[in-house]
Amino acid sequence: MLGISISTVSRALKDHPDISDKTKLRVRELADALDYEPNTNAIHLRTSKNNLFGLIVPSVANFFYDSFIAAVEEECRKSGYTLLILQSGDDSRSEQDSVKLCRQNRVAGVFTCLTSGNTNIDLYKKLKNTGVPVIFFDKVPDDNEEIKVCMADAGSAIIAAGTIVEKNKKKLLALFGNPGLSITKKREKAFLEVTGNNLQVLVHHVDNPEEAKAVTAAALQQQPDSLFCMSDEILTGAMKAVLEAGLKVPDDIAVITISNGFIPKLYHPDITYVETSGYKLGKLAFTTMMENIAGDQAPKELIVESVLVPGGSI
Amino acid sequence: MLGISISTVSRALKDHPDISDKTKLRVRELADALDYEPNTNAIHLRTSKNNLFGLIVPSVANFFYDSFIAAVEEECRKSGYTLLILQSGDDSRSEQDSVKLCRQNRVAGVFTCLTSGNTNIDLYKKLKNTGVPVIFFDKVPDDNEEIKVCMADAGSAIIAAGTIVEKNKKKLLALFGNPGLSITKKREKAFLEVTGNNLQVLVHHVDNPEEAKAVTAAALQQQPDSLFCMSDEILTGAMKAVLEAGLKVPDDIAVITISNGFIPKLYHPDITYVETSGYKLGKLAFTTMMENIAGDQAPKELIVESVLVPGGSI
DNA sequence: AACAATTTCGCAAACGTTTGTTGTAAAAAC
DNA sequence: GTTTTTACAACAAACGTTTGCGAAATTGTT
Repeated sequence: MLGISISTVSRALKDHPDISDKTKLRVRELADALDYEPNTNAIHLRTSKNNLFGLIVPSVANFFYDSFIAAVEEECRKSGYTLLILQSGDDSRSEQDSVKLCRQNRVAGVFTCLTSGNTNIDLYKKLKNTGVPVIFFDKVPDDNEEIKVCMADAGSAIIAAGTIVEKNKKKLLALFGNPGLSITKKREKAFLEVTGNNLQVLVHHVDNPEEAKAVTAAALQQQPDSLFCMSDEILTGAMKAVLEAGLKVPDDIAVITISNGFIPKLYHPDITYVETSGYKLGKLAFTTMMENIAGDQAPKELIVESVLVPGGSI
Repeated sequence: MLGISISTVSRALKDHPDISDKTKLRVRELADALDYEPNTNAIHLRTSKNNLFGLIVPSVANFFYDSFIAAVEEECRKSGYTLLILQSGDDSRSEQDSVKLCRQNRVAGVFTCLTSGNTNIDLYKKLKNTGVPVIFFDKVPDDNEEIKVCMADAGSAIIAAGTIVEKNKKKLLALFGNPGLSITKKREKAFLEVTGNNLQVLVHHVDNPEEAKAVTAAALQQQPDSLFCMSDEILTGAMKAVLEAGLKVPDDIAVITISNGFIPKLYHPDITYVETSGYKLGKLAFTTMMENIAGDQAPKELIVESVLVPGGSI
């Protein structure tokens, strides 16, 4: 339309010094008038650089992950990246599909949280081998060749256990998540080291709120004086059982959990929790990704420290 | 590597009848061995068809939107579409950026929820004019040339009010959200029409859970026999006050709310709620999108009807 | 054995960009 | 007046696919 070549237009649009101001102006005006937007597909194809990150998460509808996602998305926007958010539905098949989608879209990097039972990270290793950095978050593999950002799994468990010991509790019902996950192992190990011989601990593993509720209901028969939950998900199930049993918190049973903070504040009294912030973790994950892209590809495990947020439940 | 041309490989991979079974097999085996994944950028560029939808939402960290997103993402996956999820942060500048991103990525369609103050939908109209369908959800424009999917705002209020009247309650504390929002107006108007002269209603407007708690605590002095909350956010605050006051639900006070369903089930007994399902709305939005793409581009406003989900709180 | 029909595949253009190289004026230097 | 520089812009190749068309190889028909 302007009687000039495509390459001149391209350069004009990106303020290349070869192009005269007069031409640049004409080009910009017409581009505006036509509502021109560059085709990112073509750009990525041509430059083989994709400012797109993939994020794989069990579900966006989750109190922890949604804040993680919000944080990452925010940072991506600031840095000119786009985020492809994929749900694995906590199903390893979908997780694989998601990884495939990431590869098909030639993402510049992947944030991923393993599905519950999954210990097979070959797909991710392949990604890494093709030069695509993978940042594992929250549910990370045991493998120590990877880059991982986590909440202070051991640390938060230690704080929680310490609090229970300090309060001189004698019989604790402790609910952990899927025993296959490293997060579970770490929390459990650290937790039990602190409780040690100080008190009797009834350990159970549960996979979802329903199971947590059922297990708790059964375990309450043994009249524990305290309850620890490894996550919000577990807490909601366990509390349901506690409330149904008509127990008073903290007099009949003390409660402490590890949480993002939203759920514990819904109850009365507020449940005391060790804070694990999805938002903070998201920020950390992003900066780690950027460092990786900038060249630092050493395997590492970064930890967001936890703090105890006292409620009235213990 | 196989001594055959690129076009033959392309055809073999998609089971084109021109290609012999023998060749297809060889191609597939090598593709597998090499972990070949087609480059979607190239495909979209070549075919000028993009199986990508954009979704613009104030925040993914939200009880309602997260389930909406989950639903849409799920359906997209089933239909071979990919979802680009963008957060507007309830800021119209970010909203515009998000629309731009959608255009740059040549999305096949956009789902959007307007930011709070926004009444300017020119950008969306432009999108529509370039053949990209736009489905508005939840916070939709007044404009009636658009395609909109919404919850039954009035309908859910009517059901809640009807339930309270039916239970023969006499003094109701009713908490609504920001009176400036159209959703609040619609719900309040419909609600009060149903309650009418049947009972005394103490109406309050609150903007956040803290305010809901404070207002409820004060209003409990007047000993209402029932409590209605317009949203989960309000419910969490109000329930806090109820629990702190040591009231028994439903004996001391009956409770009913409008909700997505997650929060009400945390309490004991379960809070009775009128369901406004982000999940259902997401499914509806998706099918509407697909219909639109299939050719039906008539403006319309679709409503997801609400249903009463009985808990034990009234 | 000659021809037609069929099967199988390669060639080349195109999608919308970017970018190294080359071309051509006009301006500057000699 | 000739050469050199400068400023601007065009050419062409490339990214990884898809696909219409044509060509070669194979098979079938008389």
